[in-house]
Amino acid sequence: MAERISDAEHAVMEVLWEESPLTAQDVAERVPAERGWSANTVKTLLGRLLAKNAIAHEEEGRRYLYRPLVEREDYVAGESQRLIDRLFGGKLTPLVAHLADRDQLTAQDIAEIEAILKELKA
Amino acid sequence: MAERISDAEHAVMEVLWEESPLTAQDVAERVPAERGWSANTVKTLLGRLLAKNAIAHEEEGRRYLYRPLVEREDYVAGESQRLIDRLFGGKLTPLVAHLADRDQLTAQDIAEIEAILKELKA
DNA sequence: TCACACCGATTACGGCTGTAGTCAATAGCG
DNA sequence: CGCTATTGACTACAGCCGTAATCGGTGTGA
Repeated sequence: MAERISDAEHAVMEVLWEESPLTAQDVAERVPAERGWSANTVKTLLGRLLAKNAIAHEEEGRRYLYRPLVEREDYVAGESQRLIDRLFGGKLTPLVAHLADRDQLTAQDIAEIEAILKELKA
Repeated sequence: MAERISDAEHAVMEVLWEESPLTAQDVAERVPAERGWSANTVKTLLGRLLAKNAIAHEEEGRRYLYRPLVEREDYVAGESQRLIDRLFGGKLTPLVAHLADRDQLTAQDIAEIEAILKELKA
């Protein structure tokens, strides 16, 4: 069962979710430049993700092609749930209330969320 | 600036947010039993939180009384933002949409959120 | 007064993380 | 055919984390 994916590993996953399969070099090239990683660093992360069964690789000539095994959907769901459980007693409402308090919702956010909710009730 | 609070440290913070000031022993007693921590572990965590300036202590005779410096509100806001930035491009709407997709909103959740939003627009 | 209990401080230690260097095999270049 | 560039595997290493034992000071009940 997929172990926890660390922050740096997550950046690699994002690349593979965006496009796959890719070689290690491709991944290194696509990782956001802000990270400033060496190619070796990316390879290490790929290795760790393999060990965690979050990705798989297949041989392609003398290199490997990497592809995700974990779906982004699932990862995102897990992380969201973790946060909500940890900070909001498992309920989404307090999170929305919290953001509302903080004035972090624009009029458009509100409209969009209302639209989503309306859709749900339909 | 408050450094990052780890998961175990967070459990200690929750206790202090609930009630403070408390002695180390009080904290140890109130930490959720599931953690199964020894009193020493709690003291270590208190020490680390002190080093991170997340809490303060004042002498009270032989011992210290600990109180939070970081507000729960602020911590929660920071963690929420981190998640939303990392996974949802900084916007809340996709998070709500995501949870909606996963059928994780009850009718009551929807009603509550709508009420909050209505309040906001008022 | 004296062994003890209790407290905070210090030290421990294995595992995970971030970041990368080195090694061994090999596929081409010249 | 030998040298070099590439590629994955292995190794490194400091810092944080979870979890705790131990040390040193001291007020206290016997």
